[in-house]
Amino acid sequence: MSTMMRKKPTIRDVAQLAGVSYGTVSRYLNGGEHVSPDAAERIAQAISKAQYTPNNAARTLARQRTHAVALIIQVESNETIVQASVSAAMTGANQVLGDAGYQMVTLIANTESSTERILRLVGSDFADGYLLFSMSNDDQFAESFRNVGAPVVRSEIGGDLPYPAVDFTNEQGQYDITRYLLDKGRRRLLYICGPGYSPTALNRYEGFKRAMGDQFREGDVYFADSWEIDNGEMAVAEFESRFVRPGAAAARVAAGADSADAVAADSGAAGAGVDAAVAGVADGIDGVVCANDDIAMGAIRRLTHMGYRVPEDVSVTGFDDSPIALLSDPKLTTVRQDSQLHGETMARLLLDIMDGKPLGERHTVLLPTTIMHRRSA
Amino acid sequence: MSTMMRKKPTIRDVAQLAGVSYGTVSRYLNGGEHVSPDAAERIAQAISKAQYTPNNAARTLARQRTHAVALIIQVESNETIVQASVSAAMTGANQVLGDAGYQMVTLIANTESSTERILRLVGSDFADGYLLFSMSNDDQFAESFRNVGAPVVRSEIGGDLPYPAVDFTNEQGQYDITRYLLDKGRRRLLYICGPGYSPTALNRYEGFKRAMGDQFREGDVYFADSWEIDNGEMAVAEFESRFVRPGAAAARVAAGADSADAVAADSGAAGAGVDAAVAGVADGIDGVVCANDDIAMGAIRRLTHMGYRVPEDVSVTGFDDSPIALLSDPKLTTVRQDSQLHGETMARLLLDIMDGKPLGERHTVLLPTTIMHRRSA
DNA sequence: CTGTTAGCGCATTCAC
DNA sequence: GTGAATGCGCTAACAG
Repeated sequence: MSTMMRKKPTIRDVAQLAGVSYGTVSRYLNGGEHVSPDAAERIAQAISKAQYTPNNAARTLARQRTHAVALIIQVESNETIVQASVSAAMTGANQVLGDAGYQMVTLIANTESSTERILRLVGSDFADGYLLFSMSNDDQFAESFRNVGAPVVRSEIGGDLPYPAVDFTNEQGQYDITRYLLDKGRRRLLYICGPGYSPTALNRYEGFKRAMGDQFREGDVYFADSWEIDNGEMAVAEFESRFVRPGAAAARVAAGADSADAVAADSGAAGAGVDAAVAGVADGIDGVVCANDDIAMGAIRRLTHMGYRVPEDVSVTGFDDSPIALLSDPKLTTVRQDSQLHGETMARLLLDIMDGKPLGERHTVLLPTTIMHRRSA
Repeated sequence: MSTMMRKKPTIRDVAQLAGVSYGTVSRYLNGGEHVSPDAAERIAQAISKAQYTPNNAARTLARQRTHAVALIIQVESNETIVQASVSAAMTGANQVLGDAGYQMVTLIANTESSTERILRLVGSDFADGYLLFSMSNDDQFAESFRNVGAPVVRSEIGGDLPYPAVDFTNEQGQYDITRYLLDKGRRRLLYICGPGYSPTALNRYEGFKRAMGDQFREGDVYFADSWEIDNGEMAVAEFESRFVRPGAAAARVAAGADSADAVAADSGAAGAGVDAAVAGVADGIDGVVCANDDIAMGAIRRLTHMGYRVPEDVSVTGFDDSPIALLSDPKLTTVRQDSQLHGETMARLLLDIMDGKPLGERHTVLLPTTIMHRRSA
């Protein structure tokens, strides 16, 4: 049979078939300049006849460029590898990288061994540039990139590595939505802060504090140890006794800010099933600002279970505008960040650096965030 | 400065520094057999002194093996690139591939150009094996792998490509959960079928039909055109007039199956807010079987909005046991599939094939599914 | 145990 | 325009 396991054809086979030297074939392959139409034609036929495809390794070895960019995702082993935001960023990066002629390949570092393997790979000229998505503040990892020849762009500012990075205005976003709650008449807010290892969590926390100004009470902050939904539930549970009395907040807002104490109707939460557990104090918490959507989702669930109505009794806000923001009931008022743009911007920055465009060290770009007004606040 | 942009050191530089020939260094690098402790020591020092790291391209060129496996995700351009199930599968595959000494790299084909680029790459001995996650039935894509030397394993059976594949017992899973509803006394079920381009959707549909047997009514099937949440809402909306009267189903079940017509209490849905739109017929639909969790989520939402109580009036089931199954209210009774195991199994199968283990053509393995009993049904 | 040598498949000078 | 030669960095087979 002719479909026997014959070896893969090389550029020489093609040359022989076309009756030219393999140097000419190579030229044909790379732009086709300086090759006669006649020869080109014969080479084309030979290529398709031989089913020739150039070998990747040989190419990158010869030209000393991989034409590839690696997107590295670093997560703790137990976490979901690819969150929605990262997925969106990948889409964006893949697009602009592809348009620029680069192949994006993504690598996952979620265990010690995989991390080690990837680090070794990075040292071996695996790609022409690197996009680093490390969700944690594990600078050891990023640190390992210091002596890599190829440029690196990070997805998060913070830590004190000198890499260019693209991130969102986390501080400002959290500030904005907190102010929004305050302006709407909410008086006392619980802040559920993201995990301490995350620079992002810290930035958002700063935004909250700034918005609260004098009214900031450290006691009204819950420090979560992950970004996951349970933290929202746990936080609300822990602060259970400190929430406003159901109905009080709504009435307060309706009646104007200062008459809060006077009004304390216990009605309103009728069908929803307020049980005995709900005590509530008149000057209690009437708003929960969460460091991300998942946590907010958990907070809403718990509040609802406890008999509070969201947002009538207690407002809740998220952060990220992830897909689940639309899944909660009521839908989440949250801070939107365009993750696809995040990926695009990172890729563009990386391309610029690879092209040798000058930029100061510690170059960072901050992408804007906007409030998505929905039902929960 | 010594940190000037000097060229990357090669194996020869190391050899020179260690005072040995570079053949010896190569041996040291690959296992260290047949190299004296003395030389080894000097080489080790030279390597760390020169900050030497072997070049990837040169290695794969010389050994004619990449030691990499590419996981290719093919999605329509507008879809979320990495769904939760794929993310989990990636985790599994990455683990076993890594343990076997392979680097997993994932490639995304979501546009025509990226697909084309990847196909070209695949033809260039980019990896030693391929894991193909194509959510659609686009066999053209898979077809392109026919003449690839390296082995391929697909994530989905169906189509008529001769590739080994790993999938779940979709048919049986849908059968099981449908029977479960029937056995619980539900009389008339609406089936919301996944998009027609998906073999998985078809398999599940078959399971539903088999479970229904004589009771199957083609008119009680809604054909969604994507896997997304809106389809659940749309389906329920379209069948609005054909649902059971609120309260009827619960009473029916409680009173025993055959007295259904006699009982038709209109109560029960009190606080939930049954509005005028809810007519309901006594022998109406009292269960909704959905082809996936997202759709089920939409169905529940719509039903709730229409004033039905889930599961008292209408039961709803999902499929996949994705993370959002826990986010719905009530939590979703669904069919669980272990996506991480999916990835692991695919990777193991691929490794076996790469190792030359014999297996018949069209080799496929089906992973089990189990029912997750939660609140919605 | 170690040095030498011949490729791996291709890009890229050079002469012609 | 085209062919021949050299090298990319490394592995592997071979003598010694």
